[in-house]
Amino acid sequence: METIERKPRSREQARSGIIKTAKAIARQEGWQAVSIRKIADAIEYSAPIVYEYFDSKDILLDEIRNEGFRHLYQEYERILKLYRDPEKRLYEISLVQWEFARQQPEIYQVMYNMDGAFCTIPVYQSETMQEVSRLVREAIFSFIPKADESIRRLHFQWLSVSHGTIMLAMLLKDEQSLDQSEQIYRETMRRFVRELR
Amino acid sequence: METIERKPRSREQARSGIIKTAKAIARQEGWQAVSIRKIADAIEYSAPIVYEYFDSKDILLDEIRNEGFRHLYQEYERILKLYRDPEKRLYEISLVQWEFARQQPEIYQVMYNMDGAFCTIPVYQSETMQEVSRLVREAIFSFIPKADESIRRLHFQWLSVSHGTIMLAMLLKDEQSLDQSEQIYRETMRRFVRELR
DNA sequence: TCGGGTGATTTAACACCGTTAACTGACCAC
DNA sequence: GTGGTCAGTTAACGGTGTTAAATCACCCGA
Repeated sequence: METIERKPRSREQARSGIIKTAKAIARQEGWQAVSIRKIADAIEYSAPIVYEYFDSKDILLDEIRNEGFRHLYQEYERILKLYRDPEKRLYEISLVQWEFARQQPEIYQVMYNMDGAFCTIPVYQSETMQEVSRLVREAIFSFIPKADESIRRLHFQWLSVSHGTIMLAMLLKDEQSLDQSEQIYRETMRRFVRELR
Repeated sequence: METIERKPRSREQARSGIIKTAKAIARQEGWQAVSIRKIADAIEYSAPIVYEYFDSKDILLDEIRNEGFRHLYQEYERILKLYRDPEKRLYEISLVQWEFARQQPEIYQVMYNMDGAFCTIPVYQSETMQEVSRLVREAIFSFIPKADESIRRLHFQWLSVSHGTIMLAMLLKDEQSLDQSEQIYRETMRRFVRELR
């Protein structure tokens, strides 16, 4: 009878083991090197077992992507609780995104289909991404209470600048050190939030 | 004896045919669908023939990428000849980049490894990309004659904002129409160049 | 104890991929 | 005719995502 209780748990362990392994391979060898068979080898199973937990590689990538957005959501929420000043809020949220991209680049890559990571499921269909967007829009609204359309535009601009800088920093990291890029990023985002006033 | 003259020409034709076919497939089915065999079928040759012209798929992609940067270079040069006002120059250059991304998305995608396009050759090692960067930096310098390091930073910022917005517009094009995004892009770039004063 | 069923896991296969080696066949010079 | 060169082919290798079929251990009723 204990099997009934142990099975679901070990099933959850296997599932998270697959995700963990995929991320580990991606971190070390890049997303292009991540294959179902390689994951299966690492968790000491045969390839079809992976399909017991994820219907396709695409769905596995989507899951990791959503994990990333959930993480971002929690961090953003933390910031919003911590600070009341809207300018400070938006700036700190920006810094969180930088830190996240820097510390877990493989997740950030799959979130935005960068660096060989490619998930065919459209990112904007992700519920978690929508929720993150909503949170940031609220933060902007508490700054400048304008109509929805204006907030949408500002959010689009914020994400363009933030993600654009992060993406370019990752692309050129061998030419321009990440510390240098971070300096520019902080300056850029500081200016962005300042100009919202 | 005419073979000596015809061969190189038809060779050049075959070469450009491969590039043309690769772009056509990418445009219709996405870069993920571009395979050597599919290209070979389209030009009615067998797969190994492609390797007579390109040592690897990576090098083929790199070639298309460089073609894109050369095109951008010529367009930028045209703008620089056309206008003398530095602010106008930089703004028009930005618009050219938007137009290019919009009209030849498959080339833009491979230039920045977006949307399933993946070329392992680092983009910053491309001579043509460096030249485009140099040109834009000159345009910025003619605007604000500062030290090299400052110009580098400004160029990095310009590319972050410009490419960041373009990339996000392409990513969300089913959610937010490209016309809407273009409006925001123009406004963003206009503000960027204005703030350089 | 036997047989049957069940569920987890594996092997085998399919159709594709990039890439390379070996082969074919046509032409041209001697 | 024979040898050589060159364009182009087929065949193969090891890899990919994915699925169907086979295996194998286990438990349960007869």
